[in-house]
Amino acid sequence: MIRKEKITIKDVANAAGVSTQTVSRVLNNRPDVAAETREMVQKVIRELGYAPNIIARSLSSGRTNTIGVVGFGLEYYGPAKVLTGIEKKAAEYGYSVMLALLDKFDQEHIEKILMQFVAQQVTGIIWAIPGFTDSMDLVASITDALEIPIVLLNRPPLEMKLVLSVDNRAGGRLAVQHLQGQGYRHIGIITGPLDWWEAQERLAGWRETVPEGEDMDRLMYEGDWTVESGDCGFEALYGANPDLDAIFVSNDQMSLGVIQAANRNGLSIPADLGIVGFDNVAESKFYSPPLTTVHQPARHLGGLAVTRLDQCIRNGYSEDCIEKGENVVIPDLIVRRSSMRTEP
Amino acid sequence: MIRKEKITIKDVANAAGVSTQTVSRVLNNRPDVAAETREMVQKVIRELGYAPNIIARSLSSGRTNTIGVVGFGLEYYGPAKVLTGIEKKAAEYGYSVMLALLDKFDQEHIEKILMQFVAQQVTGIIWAIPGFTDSMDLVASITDALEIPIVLLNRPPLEMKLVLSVDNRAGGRLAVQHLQGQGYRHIGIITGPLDWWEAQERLAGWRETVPEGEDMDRLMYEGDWTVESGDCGFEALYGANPDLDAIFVSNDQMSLGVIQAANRNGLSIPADLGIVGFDNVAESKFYSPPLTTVHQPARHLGGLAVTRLDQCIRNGYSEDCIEKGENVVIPDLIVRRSSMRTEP
DNA sequence: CCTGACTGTGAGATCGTGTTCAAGAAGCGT
DNA sequence: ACGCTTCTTGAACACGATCTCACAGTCAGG
Repeated sequence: MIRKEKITIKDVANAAGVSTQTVSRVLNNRPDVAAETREMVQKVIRELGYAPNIIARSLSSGRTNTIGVVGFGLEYYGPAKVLTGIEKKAAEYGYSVMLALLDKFDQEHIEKILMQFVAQQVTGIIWAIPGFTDSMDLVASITDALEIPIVLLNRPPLEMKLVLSVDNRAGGRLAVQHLQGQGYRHIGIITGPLDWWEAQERLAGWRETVPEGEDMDRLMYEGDWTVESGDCGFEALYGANPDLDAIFVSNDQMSLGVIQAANRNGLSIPADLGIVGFDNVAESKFYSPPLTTVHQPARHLGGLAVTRLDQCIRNGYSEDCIEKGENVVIPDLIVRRSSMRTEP
Repeated sequence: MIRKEKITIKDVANAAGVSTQTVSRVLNNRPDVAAETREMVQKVIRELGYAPNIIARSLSSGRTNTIGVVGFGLEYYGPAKVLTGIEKKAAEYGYSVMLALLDKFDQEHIEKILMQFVAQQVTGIIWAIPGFTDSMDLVASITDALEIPIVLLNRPPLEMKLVLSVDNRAGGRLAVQHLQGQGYRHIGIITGPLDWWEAQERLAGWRETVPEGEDMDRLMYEGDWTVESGDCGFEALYGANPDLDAIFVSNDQMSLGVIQAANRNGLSIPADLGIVGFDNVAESKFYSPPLTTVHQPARHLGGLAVTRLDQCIRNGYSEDCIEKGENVVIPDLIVRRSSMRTEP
């Protein structure tokens, strides 16, 4: 039952006939309280419906047990899953989550949001923003001055900072290798916006895997994650490469666009065109044909961010703690019909 | 620049040669400080890189300017947009957002999460959880004992509580009326899980609009929001109703399943089958054919929740304040090819 | 019986800020 | 010069917890 009156530790102490310190000890499960006293105090606490004031506790103890999360728009599938993973794991560890969304990446906005977290005395920060290449140095320099433990997600490594990421490059390799294994020979790519680090890495995975002789520039189209740009991308690539027989598309939404466009052009999937997407959104299983795609363990990444952050909070944010532990998450390939040229 | 040392108001006072109270006055923009003194103190604040400790401020003033948001899984499109709207508007109003996700709806879990917010002294709470019919009374009774202003989203009205919702029923009517206007005569429905209030309301909108004589039970299929259940739903409805010529599908994901299944069965959309979805997810524009769908202003709903909550915080959480203002958000229809039987 | 260690408890300081109230300074009219 | 506001400032306390330290009481060993 939640009561209406504001009850303080002092009220509990009075009612129980002990001092506030004893109540405090009971609340914090300190060993140095007689079992008898402890039970009696606990009984009074229940009867009064007392809940300790966390603000006061934080001020006094100097720890807020709060994690500040800087997130990007949640309409995107990946970030939303990451955040879910963060919240779940944080709750498990007893942290509260303060959420701030950021959509402009100039010095002013970034500092404002971080200063806010600092002022709120958060115990740690998770920077869950896609790595935009043009803001990367800025983020590095601003977070550098921060004394609070911070985890940055999905960006290139940073000296003396804890950075976790999905191995997008490995994901790209997986996709292309799979297409090659299915007998596709001329494999194009539709990338995400190349000012996203993740898009660059997926592209790099493709580059590392397609044969040397290919004219890579002609096999490549830069999209913007939207279905529409997948559609345009297909038209562009197919127009420039008559012998194109497969595309690695850097996310599932754009893959949907490619499927539409391929159908419109009378190409049959997977016979004439193989497609591999990226993300494994729930719908991709139901595209026609169902989409082969690289699954990002985004939720796991979020949980891992909290776990690693917690380690650093407990053991000190030292080089040692940063190095030690799992910092890269490997994606895996979900094979479906859109790339199955050869029957198994 | 963010500094490493913990600088308090006392340090600023010493450096500026004034008392802490004066600094406090400057920080809070009180009028009773000499312009000269004010500027001098502000200069010192900038030089030291001082940021006030919000925890201490909250304890002292009794106001945290923090909103607690209870959310549901963010992988769903609607909730994620609502949360985005909440965060944006909250930032605008100067509130911080504490996020807690809830996935079990028994007394224990609900109370735990609300008690946590109470303990954290949040200024207001937003209950952004879909209205599950079986937990509705429980939520009502638990929140009833709360002295903190609270806004509940997307559930039936509740006495003495601020409840905001999308008018799902009107959305359902919109969808069916549009199909009728296009000449469709036998309009089925695939609902969401009927323990969701929103699903019930969309169904009610359909019920109110289809002609009296129809055998409603045969024209209705209960899905679970997934693409898969849309597919199954089509098969079930089409099997039972040979003269079915349109379906109102209660979300866009299930609509995708319907489109797949209809294609598989050799039906052409919109000639043989009209489809209207619900949500207007980004992809729906690129389904084949593009999907007519009911757009939920979810983001606006989130923003509105903050606005109304803020009103109640300022003016007291009274009946008066609850009644006065916009409490229902009207969805609108986005017409695309999947329901355009007649060329305009 | 004394000493030292240990246990359970409370008084008081402390965290960093806001708030109240009184006092000093300055300006004004007589 | 005097009394009266008005403006500016600071001392002391409050917020609700934790933390340090000291104080009684108990017990074992000499």
